[in-house]
Amino acid sequence: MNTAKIEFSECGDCPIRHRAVCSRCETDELEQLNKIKFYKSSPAGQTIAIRGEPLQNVASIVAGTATLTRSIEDGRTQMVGLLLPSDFIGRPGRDTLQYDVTAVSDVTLCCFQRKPFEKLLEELPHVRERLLEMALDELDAARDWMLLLGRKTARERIASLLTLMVKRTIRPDGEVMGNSSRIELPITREAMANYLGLTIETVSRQLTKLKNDGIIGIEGKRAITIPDLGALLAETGDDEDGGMIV
Amino acid sequence: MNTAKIEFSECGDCPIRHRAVCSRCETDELEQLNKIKFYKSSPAGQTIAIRGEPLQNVASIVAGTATLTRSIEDGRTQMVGLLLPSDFIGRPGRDTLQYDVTAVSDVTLCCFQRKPFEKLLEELPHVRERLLEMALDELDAARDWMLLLGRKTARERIASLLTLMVKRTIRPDGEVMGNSSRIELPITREAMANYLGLTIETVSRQLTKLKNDGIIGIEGKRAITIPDLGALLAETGDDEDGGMIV
DNA sequence: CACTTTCCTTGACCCAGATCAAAGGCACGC
DNA sequence: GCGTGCCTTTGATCTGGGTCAAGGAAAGTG
Repeated sequence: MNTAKIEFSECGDCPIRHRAVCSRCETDELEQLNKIKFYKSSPAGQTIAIRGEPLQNVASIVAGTATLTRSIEDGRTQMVGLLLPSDFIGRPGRDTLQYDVTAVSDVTLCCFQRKPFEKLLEELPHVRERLLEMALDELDAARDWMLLLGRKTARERIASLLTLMVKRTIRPDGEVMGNSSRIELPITREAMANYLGLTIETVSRQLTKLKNDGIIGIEGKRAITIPDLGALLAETGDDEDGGMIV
Repeated sequence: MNTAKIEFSECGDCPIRHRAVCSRCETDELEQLNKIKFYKSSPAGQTIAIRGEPLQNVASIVAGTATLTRSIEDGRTQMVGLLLPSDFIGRPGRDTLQYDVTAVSDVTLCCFQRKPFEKLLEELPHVRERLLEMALDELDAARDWMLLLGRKTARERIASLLTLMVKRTIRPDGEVMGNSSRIELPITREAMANYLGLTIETVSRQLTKLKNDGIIGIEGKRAITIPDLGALLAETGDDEDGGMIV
């Protein structure tokens, strides 16, 4: 499981070149970023940043999955964001993060020292622009999740999460063929529970129920097959039926 | 109840001059915005924008309170944001909103036509900068709320909301004196329930319990007194005890 | 190969908060 | 003063999902 192996070093070859903060950059801006970037890896399970602690670097996720979590002393934990390749860690103008960042799978980061990056930012309008766009997208996603956490049933939450996973086709090995698909869950039941505001027992039970109802198939611990995406969508509680039914 | 009355028209006199998107603007940038701005009022209860419908204008809230809500067809509704004076409605680069915006009290808006605003934005670095900062702040707030919705008990949710209200001192008539304070709730029980992911019955019951426990006092339907802010804070479930205890 | 360890599933039971139902203010118009 | 509505409170009951507890399966380890 060495997805975090770096097989490139030039921005031109970068797998997130067209989606990350640098996506709008022309060659000259890219060159400026390139000068101060450096790669860093974190093995699965490792803490990348701790809430409240001064943050030396900001970074884009190049490969792997990380989570943003917020928790209370008594152990209750809520995941507040799922970071996938191209997502950005850190915010300009503030030296601490409000959440803990943890690598779920092996993660490769494209890092910039925070101070130089902030300084450079003033000369890179396209990065600022993209940063705003990404922040607003994350805001929309966070708000969608608020509806899920506040109002959806356990079954709807699970269905929503699976739908999200399919949409993002979270791992390159998740294939979509016609109306059915297969996804590899990049996270444990515990992470799912923390994301959905449930317990792992409830997650497990609801997955089993969905399986018994023929909505999904379960292969081993991490793989899910979805014979009929429409049927899964109907379980999410969402009304949009948004155009993803191929 | 005519808080929405406009008694000014010059940016210099504007009550949100130093907090809204325009806060960083110097006189010349301000002048450019001033040329295309116009005021608009919405009476309490009125819908300001509907999810998915093309948005003509973007706007800053000058006075009053509005809510952002997301809902499912069967009636379940989740508030995903509370808009107070200086908050911004709309996002550059997209012509629809993902949520419904509703005036809770009478609201005064400082509007800009979307297209001209977006165009002007390119020449106003300070507005872009402030917009990013505000978006990131909202993102932090949304994520805090996710922890509340996913993991907090009803009592903790109520205490958290009241704490938030005190912090924002939502109405100018909310006074903070020493360690105690009094707030006027700008929203109905139903809105509170929608914000907290609860039912109005639970909201009502928990308020009564907090009153019986001496944590708060209830004056009529909309006013709450808090004899000891520390005691209320202790009920929120948060551990930060952040420096607001004067 | 037995022996952990980690993750997941399943069962039995319980409780916080939802639901259903009724009634108590309070403000309004007539 | 007397409805008529709206918002809120309170009570009784129900239930979805939490909690507690016991295995099971897969992978690593010595």
